[in-house]
Amino acid sequence: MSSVSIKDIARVAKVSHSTVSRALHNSPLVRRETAERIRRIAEEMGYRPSAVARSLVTRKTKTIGVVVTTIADPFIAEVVSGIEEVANDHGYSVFLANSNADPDREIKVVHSFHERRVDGILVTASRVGALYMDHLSEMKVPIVLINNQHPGEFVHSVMIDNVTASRAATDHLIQLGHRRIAYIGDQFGYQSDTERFAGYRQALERAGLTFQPELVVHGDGKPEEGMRAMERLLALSPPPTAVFCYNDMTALGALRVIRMRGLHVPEDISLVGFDDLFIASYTEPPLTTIRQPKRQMGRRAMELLLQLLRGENSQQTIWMQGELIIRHSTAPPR
Amino acid sequence: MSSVSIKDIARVAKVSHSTVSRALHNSPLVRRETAERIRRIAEEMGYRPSAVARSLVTRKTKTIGVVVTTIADPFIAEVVSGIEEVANDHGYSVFLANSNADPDREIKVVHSFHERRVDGILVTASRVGALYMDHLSEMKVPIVLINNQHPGEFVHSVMIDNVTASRAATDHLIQLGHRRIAYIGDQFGYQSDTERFAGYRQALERAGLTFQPELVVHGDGKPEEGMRAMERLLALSPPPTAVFCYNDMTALGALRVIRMRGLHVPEDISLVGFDDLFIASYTEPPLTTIRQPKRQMGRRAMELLLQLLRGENSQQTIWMQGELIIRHSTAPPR
DNA sequence: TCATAGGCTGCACACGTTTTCAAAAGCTGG
DNA sequence: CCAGCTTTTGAAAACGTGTGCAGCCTATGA
Repeated sequence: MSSVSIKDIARVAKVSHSTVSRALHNSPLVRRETAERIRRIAEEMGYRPSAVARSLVTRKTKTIGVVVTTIADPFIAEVVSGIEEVANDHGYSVFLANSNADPDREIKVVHSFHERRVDGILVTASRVGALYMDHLSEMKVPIVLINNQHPGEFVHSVMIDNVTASRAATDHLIQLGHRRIAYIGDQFGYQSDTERFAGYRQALERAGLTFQPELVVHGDGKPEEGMRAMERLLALSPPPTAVFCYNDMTALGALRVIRMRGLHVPEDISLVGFDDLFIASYTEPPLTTIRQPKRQMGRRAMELLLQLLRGENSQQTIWMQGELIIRHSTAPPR
Repeated sequence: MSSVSIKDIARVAKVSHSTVSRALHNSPLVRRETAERIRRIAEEMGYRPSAVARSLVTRKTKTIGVVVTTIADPFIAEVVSGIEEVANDHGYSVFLANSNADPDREIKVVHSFHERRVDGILVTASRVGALYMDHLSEMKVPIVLINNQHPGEFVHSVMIDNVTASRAATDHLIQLGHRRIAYIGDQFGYQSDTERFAGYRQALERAGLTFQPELVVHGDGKPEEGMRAMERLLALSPPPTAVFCYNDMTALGALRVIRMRGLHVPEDISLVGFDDLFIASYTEPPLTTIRQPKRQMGRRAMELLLQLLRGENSQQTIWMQGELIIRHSTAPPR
């Protein structure tokens, strides 16, 4: 190891380690020349202060914990990228932990963050279990949730306005002239699914279209189930002329089975996604979707956390708006 | 804050804090009943040991630093996911930092890791600057590189065998009967590009095909430049009947312009990618590509690092093999 | 009953900082 | 030349944990 400490510097500079500490902090308490001399020596000796020793006395680690279901999810990765950006800009380092949506692991993660004495926590998991939540709040540290279920139970979070966005997506289809519009949801019971479904229904109602339960099927947010769901829709007679999908991944699956059936998007069926993942603009045809400001959401969440860390009490939840991105997977029905 | 310490427990248990420390470590030095009593009290008081205090005395933080260009890159995210998995299983927490390939930021990151006294470092950046490297090795901590340039200058790394894999990809095209096979590379000068190009040339040579410089163009590993590159290839007369792309992202761009020209994959042009990103199986047609065992590479890298942390000196670089995944973007030429 | 060994426990120091408090040194004005 | 003030420095405690060492207690055997 052999890392040099403040005392080592003190020894060669022939001052006390207190003076060294002050010199390195540009404290006005130490004579200018001495300070410069000390700083020079520190530089020469390749000194790097120990954050761990500092943390012990200041009781701040300048560290935050980020828990995600899996960083391999492109949506989450983008959010985390935004988080990390502003965290780093403010001198915070981020601990990353995957929970894999496994309750045991979630608890392990929270404990590890607790023991590491992180200053704050950011959570972007699709749902947080009640138990998990208890462990979280037990550690008296600011917590900010991103797109989480049951935000009300937590104090702070940044959320996408699912209802408005899905209404916009559905409206778009209605305005193109579609009347038989299906919805492929996420697993039943998930809050974001419920909200997106609500937006879909609202749009239908406002347009005077009667809601038809047969046009609503559920996937699990991944392409495979999106395929299954789409197959069920295509088995209907007549099949829908447009489909609004819970997310882009689901749309990807839907798109594939539509093509496998020899049908065309958007000529035979219009398709709308949600998220605007990178791939959405590279599908064939490029996918009309709702853009979530992913990186921005990460940034805002971290900024909110910073406010809390500064002791400022700020708004409870920040609402972000999705944006309808019209590409080429939607067109008027035949 | 009000977090309870070992001394608080000692007070209520009416023992010294040393005894508490030993009891919590299941040390045989403390009487069984006392130990149990202490552990019960600790439990009741909601005690969580402070990793920072412990680190200070043990001089180990059980922490590793992972530096990536950007976690938003799906390839990298998958690798990191593997890293985090085994790190967590072994009680290590991971600090994640994006360098954005910005030299200043790279240096900042390394300094921050140094100050945090991470036990080891994992780097998965496309290239590490020389300067950056100096800073890295300055801190006398085990470092493992993943798919990095100039691995020779570092001691330990895990690498994909680019040459063999690209040769396999190109062979596949040759065996289908293609004779006019193009290569769209990454930015010129990158080692991975050089290696993949080498594999391509080797395959050509072994098949007795003469190498034609006009069939080699460069992108930047992203779809946009892949499009430009493909346009240049389509301007050739005759254009190639098959294209091997540096990576899937590039292939994505190529695929798009091929379609925009009214041509079809694989009927008019065969296309091969590299990486096997998730999207590769959801393009139209699904993309033939070389699978890199991304998560596995992350796991192996972390395992290697763990060995080094245990003081075992192990092999210098671990070579991983890519796997040719044949989907539907390749077929015999017309 | 006493010496002794072995099982438990506490004392004290260390880790590398920050920070309070006291004291030394330097300066000013009379 | 000295009182009193300001500037600069050092000593010491604290943060929470781990651990070597000394010493206490108890049981055992003579």
